[in-house]
Amino acid sequence: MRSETYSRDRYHHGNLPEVLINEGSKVLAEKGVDGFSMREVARRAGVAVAAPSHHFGNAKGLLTAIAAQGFGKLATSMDLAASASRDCEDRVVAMCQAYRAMGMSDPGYAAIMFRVELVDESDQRFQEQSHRAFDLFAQALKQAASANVDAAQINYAAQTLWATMHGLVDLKMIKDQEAEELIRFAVRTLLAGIR
Amino acid sequence: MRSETYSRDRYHHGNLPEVLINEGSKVLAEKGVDGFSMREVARRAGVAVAAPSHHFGNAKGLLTAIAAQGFGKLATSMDLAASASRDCEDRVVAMCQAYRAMGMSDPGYAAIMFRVELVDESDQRFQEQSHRAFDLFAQALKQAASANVDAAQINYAAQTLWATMHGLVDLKMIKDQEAEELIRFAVRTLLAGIR
DNA sequence: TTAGTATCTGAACGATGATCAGATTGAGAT
DNA sequence: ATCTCAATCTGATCATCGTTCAGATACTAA
Repeated sequence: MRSETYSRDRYHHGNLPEVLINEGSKVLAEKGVDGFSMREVARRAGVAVAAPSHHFGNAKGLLTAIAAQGFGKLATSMDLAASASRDCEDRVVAMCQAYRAMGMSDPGYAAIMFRVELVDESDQRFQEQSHRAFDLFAQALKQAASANVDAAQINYAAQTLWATMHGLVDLKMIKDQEAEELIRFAVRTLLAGIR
Repeated sequence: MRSETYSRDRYHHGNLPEVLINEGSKVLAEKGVDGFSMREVARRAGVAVAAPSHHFGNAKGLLTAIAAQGFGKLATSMDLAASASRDCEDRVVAMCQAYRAMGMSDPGYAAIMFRVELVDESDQRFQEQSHRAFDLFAQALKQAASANVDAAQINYAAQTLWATMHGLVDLKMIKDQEAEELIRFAVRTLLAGIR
């Protein structure tokens, strides 16, 4: 039994980037953003401290990769949640729940996904994944809105609700027992308001 | 001309805590949260590296003090903005504008006020000031809502709109040219939805 | 004036992110 | 099968960071 999380007999790791992202998200989940360090991630992956730099450039690069994968997970999760219901409003609510669930079940990803100052927002993969998640969200809202609501309003509504969910999760304003109620309130109120 | 920002001939600084908070917010404004360091703040204040610890315990303590003062500024700013108008909806919008303006004009404070993991939320002064700001906000929303809307709905609405503003600012979703429009959309939609 | 307390210094300690020359390995060309 | 080259990883180094602690300094109250 080696002390490293990942032991290996070969000089080359094989799939180091993937392992670094996974271990990085674990560190984030356990110690939070301020407890995160490249050295800790390297230790857990069983490689030298300088190894991660060759794949991600610097700490921000690794954090950005983690955040990008997080948005990918979020998009997939929202897609799945929405497909469980046929009612348009319910699907938007389900997506919001998926958004919130991300913060609960995957705290490692949630801890970094929206920390604007810690990720490289110009990173292509990051933009792809984050836009994918938001676009799914906006699309569902469009379907839930009345047909006579114009596109500009729909766009504003999508931005507003996305921001609302981010705020509720980021500020930890959603208590478990009233999560369903508060989220549905936000969705229903918005839809009623643009009707 | 000394190199320190604050030169002094006395051994005791006089009002070090206040200066540390001011210089700290400047560092945050210039270099962001990840560029912030206790040593840099101490350098600018012209004191030894260890001096800040005597007043704020550790880095989190100083950041918490900065955040608390930031919420105090926000509350004052919101109060001022709201008093400029007599229309209830306009006052809520004005408060939201003040919230946003905080992120533009005082980036040093805004950078830390909502970074939950970096401040000590149990700090008494922090709680006082942040609650003061939110309560002002909730009160204004209550006055803007119809009289027959029950208290629970008002409470939900206040939380929702507060979260929305936080999300819009934190995610930098408010473009300058459409700030007024987007904020008014969020306020009006919410008020219309709970009517 | 004196004693006591609050404030500040200066020098440590361990840990971190980043860098760079050099070692090791895998993959394609011959 | 061998060679060559690029990709990958190591190990050491550097400046910087937060925190701690004994001791120096200065304010305050008796």
